[in-house]
Amino acid sequence: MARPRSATSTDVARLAGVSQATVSVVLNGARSTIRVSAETRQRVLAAAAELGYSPHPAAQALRRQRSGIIGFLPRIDRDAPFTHPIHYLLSIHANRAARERGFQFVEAGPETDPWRDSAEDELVRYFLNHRADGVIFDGPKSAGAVQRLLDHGLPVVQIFRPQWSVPTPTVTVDARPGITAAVDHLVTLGHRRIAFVGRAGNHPVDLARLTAFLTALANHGLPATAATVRLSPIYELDQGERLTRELLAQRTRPTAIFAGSDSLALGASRALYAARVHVPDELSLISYDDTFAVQLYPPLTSVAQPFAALAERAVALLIAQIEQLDGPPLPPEQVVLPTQLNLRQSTAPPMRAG
Amino acid sequence: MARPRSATSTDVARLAGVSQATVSVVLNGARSTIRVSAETRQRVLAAAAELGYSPHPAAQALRRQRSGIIGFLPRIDRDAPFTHPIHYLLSIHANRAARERGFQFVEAGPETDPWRDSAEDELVRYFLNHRADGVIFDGPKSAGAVQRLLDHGLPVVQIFRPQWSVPTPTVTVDARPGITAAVDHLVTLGHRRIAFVGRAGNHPVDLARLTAFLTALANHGLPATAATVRLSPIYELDQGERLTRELLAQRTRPTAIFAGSDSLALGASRALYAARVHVPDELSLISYDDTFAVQLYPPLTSVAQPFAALAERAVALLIAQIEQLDGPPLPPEQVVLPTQLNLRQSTAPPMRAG
DNA sequence: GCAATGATATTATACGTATTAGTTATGACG
DNA sequence: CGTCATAACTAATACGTATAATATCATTGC
Repeated sequence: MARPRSATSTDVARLAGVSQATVSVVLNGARSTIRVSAETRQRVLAAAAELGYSPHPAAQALRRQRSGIIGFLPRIDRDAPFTHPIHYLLSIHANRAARERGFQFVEAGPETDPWRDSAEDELVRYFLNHRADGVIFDGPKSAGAVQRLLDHGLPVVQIFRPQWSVPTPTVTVDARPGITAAVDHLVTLGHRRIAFVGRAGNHPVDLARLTAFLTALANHGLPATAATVRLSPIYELDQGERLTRELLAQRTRPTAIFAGSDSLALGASRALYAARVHVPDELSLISYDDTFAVQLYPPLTSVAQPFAALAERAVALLIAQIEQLDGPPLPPEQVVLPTQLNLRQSTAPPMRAG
Repeated sequence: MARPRSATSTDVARLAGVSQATVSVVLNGARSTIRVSAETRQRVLAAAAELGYSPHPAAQALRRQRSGIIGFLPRIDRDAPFTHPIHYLLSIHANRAARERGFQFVEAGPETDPWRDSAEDELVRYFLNHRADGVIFDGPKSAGAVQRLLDHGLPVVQIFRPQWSVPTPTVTVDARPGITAAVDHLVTLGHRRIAFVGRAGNHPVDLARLTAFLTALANHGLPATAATVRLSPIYELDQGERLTRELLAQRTRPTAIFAGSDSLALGASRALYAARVHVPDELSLISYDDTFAVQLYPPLTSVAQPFAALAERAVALLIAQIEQLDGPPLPPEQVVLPTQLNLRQSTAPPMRAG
C-alpha cells in the first residue's frame, strides 16, 4: 500500500547522464534561451519516456507561481431547478476544454444552499486560497464577487451575463437567429396565430427572447396581442402549465405556442395533455433551450444554445488573459454565439379552421 | 493586473515576531510534538488573521507529499444518456463532501467520446500525473483501470459496482426496500395485475431490480408471467415505449406498470399517451431512479436512490484510506444504502373491471 | 598565438511549507 | 556549583521544478 514515488526530473537526468537543469530545458522546449544539442535532447526524451516521467504539478505550480487551476462557479438557481442540465453541460465542456489545454478544472458552488451573500464570500475565498489562475462565472453573479477577484489580480470570464457592470470578457448567446428560424418555420407551415409563453423578469435574457420573438412576428406582419403573449414572473413549470391553460381557455386558440424555456414547454405540454390537445396534430409547440426537449413527448422542435462552444470560448478567453498577465491587459472581448433551431416532431401545419 | 502575492507563512512570522517554523507549528496544531506558549500562539493567530493568510496548496502538497486531490471518474454511458442526471448528482455531492473535508475535487471523464480502452488509459494516467491522493469510480469500469491505480498505491472507491473483481471499498444501493414498498403500495391500492418493464442486461443492477420486483410480487401471492414481465436488452427510451405498447396490445391489460428506470418510464408514458391511456386514472405507473420522474406528467411515484448519501460515503471511505496509507491497510468495506419510495401522482386504485 | 565568440551544459537558487535537529534560557536536583 | 531536564523556541533542510548566472570547450578572426 505504500505509494511508489513517481520519477522526478532528477531521476531522468541521472538516467540520461545530464543535469536536472538540462532535463527541464529540454522538456520545456522553446521558451528558454538555452540551447541543447539534438543528441542530448534525444537522450533526455528517451530517458523520460522510459521512466514514464511526468512533472510534479505542485512543484511546477510553486516554481512558476501559477497553479494551472481554472475555477468554475456554476449557477444553481433555486428558482429554476431545470436549468441544471444547462449548467451541467457547460461544466463538462469547460472541464474538457481546460483539461485539453493543460489546466486543471476545479468547480465549486452552492450545491444545496440557496445563493447567499456569505456563500459568495466563501467561494471567492475558496478560489483565492486555492490560488486559481482565473475563474469562469456561469450566469449572473453579484458584481461584488467578480470585482473582488479582479482586485486580487485574478482574470475572470463571465458566461451568460449580457450586461456587465464589471468589465471582464464575456461569452453570451444571441437568441435571435434560433427564435427567428422558429417563427419562420411556423409561418412556413401555415401558422398565423402563434402564442408566446415566457418569463417576464428583470433579466435581460428574458427580454431578449421576447423581443426576438416579437420582431420575428412583425417581420411577417403578424400581430402580437396581450391575448397571445403570456408572461409570468418566474420560470417554474407550473407557470408554463397555467399560462397555457389560459391560452386554451380563449375563444380562439392559438395554433402554435413558443415556450421561452424547456421547463415552460414541459408545463405547457402538461396543460395540453390534460386538455387532450394533441401535439402536433392539433397544436404545434416549440421550446427554447433544447436541454431535455428531446425527452418530451413528442420530441420537441427547439431552439438550441451552443453549450460546448460557449464553454470552449470561455476557457479560451480566460487562458488568453492568464497568459497575458504580465503583458499589457487585453481588451475585455465580448463573444456572442448564435442559437439554432433543431427540428423534431412537435410542429406540423395547423388544423383546418374549425 | 499584476497579481498581488498572497501572504506567506514567513510574512506572518515577521509580523508576529517569531520564526516561520513557529507559525507552521501553531497552524498545524496538534500533530506536532513541539510546544508553543499560549501567548505566542495568540500573536501568531492574530498576525495570520490580519494578513488573511492561507497556506499555499502547492507548497503544502510538495512538502507533505500529498496533493489533497480526490479524483472522480464519472460514468457517461453512450447507451444511456438519461443516466446523466444520476452522475451529475453524484458529482456535485461528492464535490461538496470533498471540499468540506479540505480536499480538492477533480473530475475527469470521457465527456463526448464513447468509453474507449485508450480513453481509460488516458484517464488513469491523468490522475497519476496530477498526483491524486485517491480516485472514486462512478459506475462499473474495467477492472484493469482500477487495478492499475491500485498498483500505483492509489486508494480507490467504487460506486455502483455490486460485484467486484478488484477488492476496493464499495458503495452501492439496495434496490429491494424501495421496490418492495412500490409493489406493496400498488397492492394496497388494489392492483393485482402489475407489469414490469425493464432491462435484461448482463448487468447485476438490472437483475437486482427484477428479482426485487418478483420477490415482492411473490410475497403477495401474485403471479409473474412472461406476459407481464417485459424485458429489453438496452435502456433506451424507445424500448420502454415498445415494451409498453406490447403490454397494451394484450387481451387483458395490466392495471399498473413498474418501469425499471426513469427513461423506461418516459418511454412508457409516451406509449400510454399515444394510446390515450390516462395515468393514473386508467393505469398506474411507477419508475425506478427518481431523477427526472418529477418532471414527467403526471409527476411519477418513483423509487429514489440516495445520491447525496452515496457520494458522501464514497468520499468518507476514500479519505479514510488516504489517511491510513502508511498504517495497516483497511479492510475493503462494502456500504449498502437503501432505496425509498416517493409517492406522487401517477398511482391510483385500478379502474373497475371492464 | 591569443582574445573573442558561440555552442552546450552545469551550478546555484528560489518558490512556500513542514519537520528534524539544534539552541537558549530557566529552574531542579544532588 | 555543576549537571541535567524541560520549556520554548529557531536554524536548517527537503520536497521537485524552472531559470538566472556561470562554466567549459572548441572554433574563429586577426
